[in-house]
Amino acid sequence: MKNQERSLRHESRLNQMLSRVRDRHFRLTPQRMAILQILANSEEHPTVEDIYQQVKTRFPTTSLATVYKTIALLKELDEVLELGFPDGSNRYDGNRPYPHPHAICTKCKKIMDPEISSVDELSEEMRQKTGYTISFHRLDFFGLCPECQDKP
Amino acid sequence: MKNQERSLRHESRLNQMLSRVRDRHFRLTPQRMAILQILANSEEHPTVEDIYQQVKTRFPTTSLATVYKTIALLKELDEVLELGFPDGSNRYDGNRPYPHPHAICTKCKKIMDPEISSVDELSEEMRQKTGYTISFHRLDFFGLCPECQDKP
DNA sequence: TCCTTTGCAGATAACGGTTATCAAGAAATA
DNA sequence: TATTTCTTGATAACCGTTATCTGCAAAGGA
Ligand SMILES: [Mn+2]
Ligand SMILES: [Mn+2]
Ligand SMILES: [Zn+2]
Ligand SMILES: [Zn+2]
Repeated sequence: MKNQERSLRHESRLNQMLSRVRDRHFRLTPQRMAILQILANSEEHPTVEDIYQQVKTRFPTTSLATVYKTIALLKELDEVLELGFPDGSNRYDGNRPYPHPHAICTKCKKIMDPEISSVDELSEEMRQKTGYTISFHRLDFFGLCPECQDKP
Repeated sequence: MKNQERSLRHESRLNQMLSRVRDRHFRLTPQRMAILQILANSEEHPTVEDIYQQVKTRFPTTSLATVYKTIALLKELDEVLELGFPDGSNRYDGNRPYPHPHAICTKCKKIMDPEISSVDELSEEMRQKTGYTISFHRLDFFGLCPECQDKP
């Protein structure tokens, strides 16, 4: 079943995050634990504000700064993928913390992970033709999601 | 000769920009002409500040706002490609005003246009697998350019 | 040519998500 | 328990972009 796979992946991701945090001897505060859980469990590429609102339901005194700092920590550990946008906003993927393509709805801002052919061949072609040493990439497809195509 | 090709393309691009501006009955002021020339002639994906500094050598009283407004005009006419970055900065390509891959040096910030296999097949695969109607994309490869690889 | 209308240039204030800063509190260490 | 280090929460600062406003200049009509 699809949902079960997902649950397993989420649990696995949380454990991975937790061990990385512990290995580096960072403290595992309740706020941090909550943020890690949210990132490990979400498939929606949440914004900082999304995460903030969710954390506050469990720990109402949590500061926005704590969310930013925990995300910075996870970035340092390579345990979250940050998708920065030109308007200054960010979206986060805690499930697949490595570069991968995204489909972005220009209307409702939903972001999904498509299962698509790898772009590693393009990366290799790039290296050969430009002489650059490619360390990472970013591939976004913009358009309308099925839901937004229906309601005009 | 490579440089000659480039000159021809630049001239062609400038003419294309000019006719679009005229067709829509926008006024062709000296400042606008200067900015169009800079964008048509540059291969370096200049920043707004780059353009501003160049324009000021010919028209010292030019305001930064005029540069922004002219770029906004060209975007409306689909005559310039804007590459927005998460830090809020932008780079512009007046030569190829349509989505195409870029190689970005993470050290010196140089951006180049690689001649690479098209990503249209990926776009099509995307459409089929996600149900999104893809209208444009963005593909960036990050790494070190040949020059920056040498000097550590 | 004069007058009216419209568009553009230049200057500057406002914007907003992120980052930096700092005091207070909590956890590790001895 | 005392001391050190880390973390939280609150808030100021950041900075390229965007919005706003005023004065000027180019079109267009009579
Ligand atoms: Mn993703
Ligand atoms: Mn380009
Ligand atoms: Zn949508
Ligand atoms: Zn370089």
